[in-house]
Amino acid sequence: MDEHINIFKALSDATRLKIVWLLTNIDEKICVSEIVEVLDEYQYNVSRHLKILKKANLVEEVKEGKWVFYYLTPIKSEFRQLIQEAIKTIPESQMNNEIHKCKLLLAERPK
Amino acid sequence: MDEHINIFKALSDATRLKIVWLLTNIDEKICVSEIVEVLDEYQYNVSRHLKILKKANLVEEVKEGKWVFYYLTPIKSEFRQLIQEAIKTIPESQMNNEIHKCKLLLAERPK
DNA sequence: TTAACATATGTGTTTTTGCGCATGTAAAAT
DNA sequence: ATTTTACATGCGCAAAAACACATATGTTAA
Repeated sequence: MDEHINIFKALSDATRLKIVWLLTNIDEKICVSEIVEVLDEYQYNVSRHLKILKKANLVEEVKEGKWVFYYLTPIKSEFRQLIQEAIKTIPESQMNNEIHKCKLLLAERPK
Repeated sequence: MDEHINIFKALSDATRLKIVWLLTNIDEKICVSEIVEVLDEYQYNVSRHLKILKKANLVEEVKEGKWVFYYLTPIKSEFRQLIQEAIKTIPESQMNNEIHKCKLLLAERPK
């Protein structure tokens, strides 16, 4: 049961829910500094929240040069699947323009 | 977004998740003292956890004589629907026999 | 090699959460 | 009328969580 509780706990914070929501809605890996910019949060807080999400097995990371990119852990359980779908139903309007800012940002990414 | 966070927060505690899980799996209203017996928790803790679940709009109550029966709030949103389904996937084996105890208890209920 | 950038983490502080105890209220039983 | 049963809640405390600040590590750029 603890796995499930850890997932719920991980999602019960605004910053973390926003991160997971972002990753669910854009279909790309994003790096820490991009999350920082989009969410307008301190870098150290974003890093810590990512650590909690990682511990809950919701995200994974891959290092590329000086960046660390985060992405949703591939779904293995029905539970995770349903949780992801639930998060996907949260409307963009409730996210304070985060996704819009994120799309602008991603568009500016050098190819 | 706060509604969603409140739901996740409500579900990120073992006692509360067990209560919701119980209500999801037995298809009946149950009163506080029954939850107390099944979960082997103090009455004041169960009451408090129920209050949190109520605040998150996950459960509702109906008073009958000296008993207060709790039941799952009828589902209105897709989000809630998916969360409920997710909870339903949590196997009984992870619930430390709670549902078994509960079924025995309910069977003993006078008609 | 030094500077700048990207990320992580140690430390102290404040806020939130959960618990135990005691107590309050209302209905039912005696 | 008093006691018992069922449930709720105020209070104080301890543990956990979130935050801000400073700093450490590694990587690329100058």
